[in-house]
Amino acid sequence: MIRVSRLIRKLEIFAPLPEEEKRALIDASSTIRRYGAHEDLIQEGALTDGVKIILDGLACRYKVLPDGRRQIVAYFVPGDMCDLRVFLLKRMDHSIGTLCPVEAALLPQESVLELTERYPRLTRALWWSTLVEEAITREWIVNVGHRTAFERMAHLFCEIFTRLQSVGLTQDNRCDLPLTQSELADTLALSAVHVNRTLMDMRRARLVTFQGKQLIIHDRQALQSVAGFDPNYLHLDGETNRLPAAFKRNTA
Amino acid sequence: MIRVSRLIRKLEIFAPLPEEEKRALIDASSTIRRYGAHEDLIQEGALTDGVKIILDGLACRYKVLPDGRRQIVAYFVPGDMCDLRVFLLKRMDHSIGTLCPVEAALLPQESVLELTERYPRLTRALWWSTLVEEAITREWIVNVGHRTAFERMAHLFCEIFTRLQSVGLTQDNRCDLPLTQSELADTLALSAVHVNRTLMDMRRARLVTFQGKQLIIHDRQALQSVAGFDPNYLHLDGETNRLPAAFKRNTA
DNA sequence: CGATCGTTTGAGTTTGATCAAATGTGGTGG
DNA sequence: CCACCACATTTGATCAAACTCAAACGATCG
Repeated sequence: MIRVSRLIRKLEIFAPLPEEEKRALIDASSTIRRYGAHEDLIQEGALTDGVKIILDGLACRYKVLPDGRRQIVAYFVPGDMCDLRVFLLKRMDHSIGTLCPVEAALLPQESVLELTERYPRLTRALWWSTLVEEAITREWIVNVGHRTAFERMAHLFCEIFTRLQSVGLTQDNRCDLPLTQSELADTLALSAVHVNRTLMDMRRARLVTFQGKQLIIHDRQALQSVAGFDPNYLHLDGETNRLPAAFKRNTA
Repeated sequence: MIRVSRLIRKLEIFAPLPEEEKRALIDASSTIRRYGAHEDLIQEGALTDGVKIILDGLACRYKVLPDGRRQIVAYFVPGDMCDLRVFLLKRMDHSIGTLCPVEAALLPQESVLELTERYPRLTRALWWSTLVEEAITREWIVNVGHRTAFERMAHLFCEIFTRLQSVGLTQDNRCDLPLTQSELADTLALSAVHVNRTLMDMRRARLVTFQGKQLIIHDRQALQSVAGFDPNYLHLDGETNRLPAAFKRNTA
């Protein structure tokens, strides 16, 4: 299953996994499911039916406000798990939905429990991946709180491009990004109108073109610079050797 | 150590812990350390020297932007751990600092590793507590993104009061809250001036008085209502019985 | 008793929201 | 192939929330 290997590639950024554990993970996630665009994987208030690994397409976490406005609080790109954690929480405090047709591998709750019982190393890698997610969420607070519309959008584009690149889903300076302008608005806490104007500004500035579900970054250096983008928070540069030697050995 | 028991009380919201595990946690966290106001517990870029459990006082996670502005992205109240997770990440992508004098118990990295090796139930409780933290972070995105200054502040006050109440640190409708207006501004992504005006509005509206490091909530119902505050995301109502029976037994 | 820090007040500006309407665009069915 | 519909994008005009700058006032503390 080549596409589950995207998850594994990601987990191994943290630390190499033994063959056995990789195999176990692949075996456990053999059921594939397809979703349409704008379909919910899990709804607020619901119990989860297991963990899903995104193989293809784009999904998001979102919250809906009483007045109907929506805030997207995270994206899931291929190789991401959603939602590894809900099995510990009583009810979902938000929903997870697709943004385009999505293909996902299902990892039944029992399998997650078994895997995390048996393989502490794998568990730690999974835990690590949730920490990265959290770090991204924190950066989004900064983004929405302190950056202008222009910077904010630039920052989001930097993040998404970098994340897609790390799973091999970019070509040169472009990538598919199946979002509408109003979904961008729901992400950046802007109005759709303002997103439109800002996109045009970015085009005029020859930084970025976002059209036809394609994102083209004309000047990545400049884009990162106006965005104040520092990829550290994505933790994509490997964390190996963070654990003391004693802890690497045993753990069974 | 009565005050470490605040952490335990919190963890037992998730699921009761056997005496042995509680004892182990208490024993491991016997070293106490004191910090002054506005002192960093961990700085961005640093490696951690272990996990700290806040016993007394208030601390926060924060990020500093290139232009010097600061965004506080989380608060730690007594009974909270900071930072359980950093030992998995190479470097801190943010700092943790105190807001007033703080007393914290130190949990050395080796102890955390030992505890999590030996007690899967405890591990799950700790994991759960980090998930709650994450849920709070997501709600903050919504807060900063979609609510007006007035609602935003009301929401923050609801959250802090509820969290302090859950660890027994409120009296009736009031609690200590050692924050300045400009720290509130750094939290809510507002200017200090606007925070001031908004606080005065809230006083005039007879909802909340925040003066002299004390928060007094005059009308909690009304406050929650204007804030659109739904405490679900704090997961304070217990999650027991979320795990399948098979998983409750074993786990060794 | 200055000095420092926090709070309060005023005036003017900016960003981004809202409302409304026009223009594209892709898909469907006749 | 065209007419039509739904949906997304673009443009304009107006408005409100929150910011900035500047200054005064008030505490608290060595």
